[in-house]
Amino acid sequence: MKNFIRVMKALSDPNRVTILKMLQHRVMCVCEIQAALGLAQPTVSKHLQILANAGLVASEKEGLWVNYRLADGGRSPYAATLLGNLRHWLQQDPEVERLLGELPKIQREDICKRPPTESRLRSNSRSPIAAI
Amino acid sequence: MKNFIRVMKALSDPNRVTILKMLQHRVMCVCEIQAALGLAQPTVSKHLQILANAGLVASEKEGLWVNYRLADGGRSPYAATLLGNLRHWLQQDPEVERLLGELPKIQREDICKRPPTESRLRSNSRSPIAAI
DNA sequence: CTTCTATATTCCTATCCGACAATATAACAT
DNA sequence: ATGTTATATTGTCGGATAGGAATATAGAAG
Repeated sequence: MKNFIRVMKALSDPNRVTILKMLQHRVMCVCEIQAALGLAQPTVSKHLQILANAGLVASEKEGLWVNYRLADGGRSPYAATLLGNLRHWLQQDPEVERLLGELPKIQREDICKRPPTESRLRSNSRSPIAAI
Repeated sequence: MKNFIRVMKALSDPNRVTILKMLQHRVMCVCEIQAALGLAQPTVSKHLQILANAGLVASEKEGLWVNYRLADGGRSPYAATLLGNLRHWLQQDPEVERLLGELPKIQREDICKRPPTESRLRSNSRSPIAAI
């Protein structure tokens, strides 16, 4: 029961579900998800932790950033089934459609990697919505 | 998205999921569910309202009491699919198994209907001023 | 080493949720 | 009408949860 509730709770937040819908199309790092959702970075990290804890996403480190992808479902049959259902669910949702359309424009090279030549000492680049 | 989240939130509480597991076996009134779960009556009513709002259960009045049953799924495709999954899910859960075993012993005639000939003034905690 | 950057963790706050007591409503009985 | 019973609603309280600022950690680069 506890594992089932964990999966349901993880799926009870629109931002977390939107993350899963985006991960259906490609692997994303934290800063890309942050840019897509317009949330603070710690908030995104916490959402990803909840999704990982439910067996819905997995992650691998690649140098300085962490790639998140949909889990294969081996850890939780509930997660596996729901991830399958989510493949066709919410395809018509306006917000999801909008985000998926902008997904190609969201690339970690444009968001995270800032050239060290720029003077960004004062304005700590916590850009709310990185000009999509 | 909103409907999907409503269903997920409704399924995010162990007591509500347990109600659904019991309703897989038979129709139940509020006082029977209350006796099975050991919760206060208003708590059970609120849980049932949340389940009904998500399209997971439906109810019909039968005289003084209200019969709750699993919804047919016509109101929400998410609810329909999850109700189908819940048919085989959590069948091995200890608490669910225990409750299903005691389900035959829980009958509304033994729980709700109290003969008015019995003097239950002292034990009736519902109306404090009734005894005065 | 030091510096910088992407991510995680630690607070803290506002809001939500589950629990119950008290009360209100609905339906049946007398 | 009054009384009784099953359920719904309201009010309140403590614990959970989403959000962000500040800070800590990890890894890459100079």
